[in-house]
Amino acid sequence: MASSDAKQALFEAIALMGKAFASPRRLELLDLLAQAPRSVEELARASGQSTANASQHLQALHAAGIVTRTREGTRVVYAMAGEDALRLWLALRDASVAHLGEVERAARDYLGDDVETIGREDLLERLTKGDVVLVDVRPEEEFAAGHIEGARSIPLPELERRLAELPPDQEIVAYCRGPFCAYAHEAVRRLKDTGRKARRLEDGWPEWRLAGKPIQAH
Amino acid sequence: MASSDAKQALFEAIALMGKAFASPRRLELLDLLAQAPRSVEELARASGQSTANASQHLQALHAAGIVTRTREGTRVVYAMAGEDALRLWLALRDASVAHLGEVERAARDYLGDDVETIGREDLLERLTKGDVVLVDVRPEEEFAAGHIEGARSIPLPELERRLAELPPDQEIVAYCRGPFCAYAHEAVRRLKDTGRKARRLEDGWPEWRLAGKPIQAH
DNA sequence: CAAGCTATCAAGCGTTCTATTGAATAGCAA
DNA sequence: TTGCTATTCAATAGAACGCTTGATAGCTTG
Repeated sequence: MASSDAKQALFEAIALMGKAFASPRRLELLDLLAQAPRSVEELARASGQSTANASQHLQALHAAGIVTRTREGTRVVYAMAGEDALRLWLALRDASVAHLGEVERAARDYLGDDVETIGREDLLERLTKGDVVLVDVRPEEEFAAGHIEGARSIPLPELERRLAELPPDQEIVAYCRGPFCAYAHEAVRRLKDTGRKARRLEDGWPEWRLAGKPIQAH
Repeated sequence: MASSDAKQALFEAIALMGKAFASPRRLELLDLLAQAPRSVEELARASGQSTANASQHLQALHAAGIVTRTREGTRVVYAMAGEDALRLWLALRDASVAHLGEVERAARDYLGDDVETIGREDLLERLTKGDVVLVDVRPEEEFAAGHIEGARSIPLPELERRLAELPPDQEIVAYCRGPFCAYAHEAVRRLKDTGRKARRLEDGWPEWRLAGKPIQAH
């Protein structure tokens, strides 16, 4: 029957998008792109895979319409295709956390002991009052591509060296890529070791941006 | 490095959920479950695949936490796991429509000429005013499992035979499983052939329910 | 236009996924 | 118990996928 063929085609087309989310390596690339656009080589290096392999995965993501590609001189820069794509990735991630115990177990193994958090609304309120210091502990390029308004950039590896920049008597809030990024956890632990009051934002930059909170772009 | 192993595990766990959405056959089952819970055999028949095959796919969906299973005597009834799962499925479907031209092409082939639509808000308003007749053209079991408040059930194959039930001078709105379900399109075309004023709801039952509009459940 | 990067292509190989088949199991009814 | 039905399990063959390797194409710079 012709109509059933057409219906099949419809589901096949939708499955193309599902397949895009079906490989861990691809998801890792996507997670990086949720922070900032990057070239193939940067992505390959950051995710520890070969350039050719990363290129293949990126093409798969591109074919599914999840990422865009732009030639910039000799490099090709990939980026999230838009808010829809970002929203979908976060929804998938959150759903898998909610439904699959393994995700939480893997996360706990990875993140270590949990640290105190602060929600988006609370943080925003305290930022406007000015009684909290907000630190972006992601790599500098990601900060440069966009960050929470009022944050200062101190990549995690530089934290100890630049402790003097942080007022010792004010509370510090650290944030990074998202709830499963270890940077903020680690930053808070180290800050507490120096006797400061510190918490981490409960999620990260992409969630903040999607929530429509004040940002500093580009 | 241990931390990178743990991070891999995290992405692998999330990819489990992605894989669940990576097969057309599975998506077809999911689409049916978005309307109403069903037994393995019913699902297999409705989607035109063997029972064993459907069972395998349903187990995969269950392992990903997208559907629930309940034993009912000799049968096993599967159902959507919750609003989260439904929301994720609809989000994936809509994203693939937005990003992949093929989906739209496949849809057009399947649905035929487009017919006039009415939005959720408009329909609700006119329903309360009482100047429109709402018809659910899905199979009867799906209507029985839940439907829009105030709708009457006339499955598409019975439409001609039961035309007398519909007032000839009032506008008729037909709805079915969703924007890619052909029933409502076809119903509107047939109603117009009889000289009536008819439109279709722009999407379907699951979208209505998720939007929190008035429903009649079970 | 040649050299040097970056990214993609093409082929190959091992692994995983899918659908089919036939056998096994669980609940129900006589 | 013995059938009967609905579902799952197990084994298998074929297709699709994922990663690697080496070659190719595009762009920039000297």
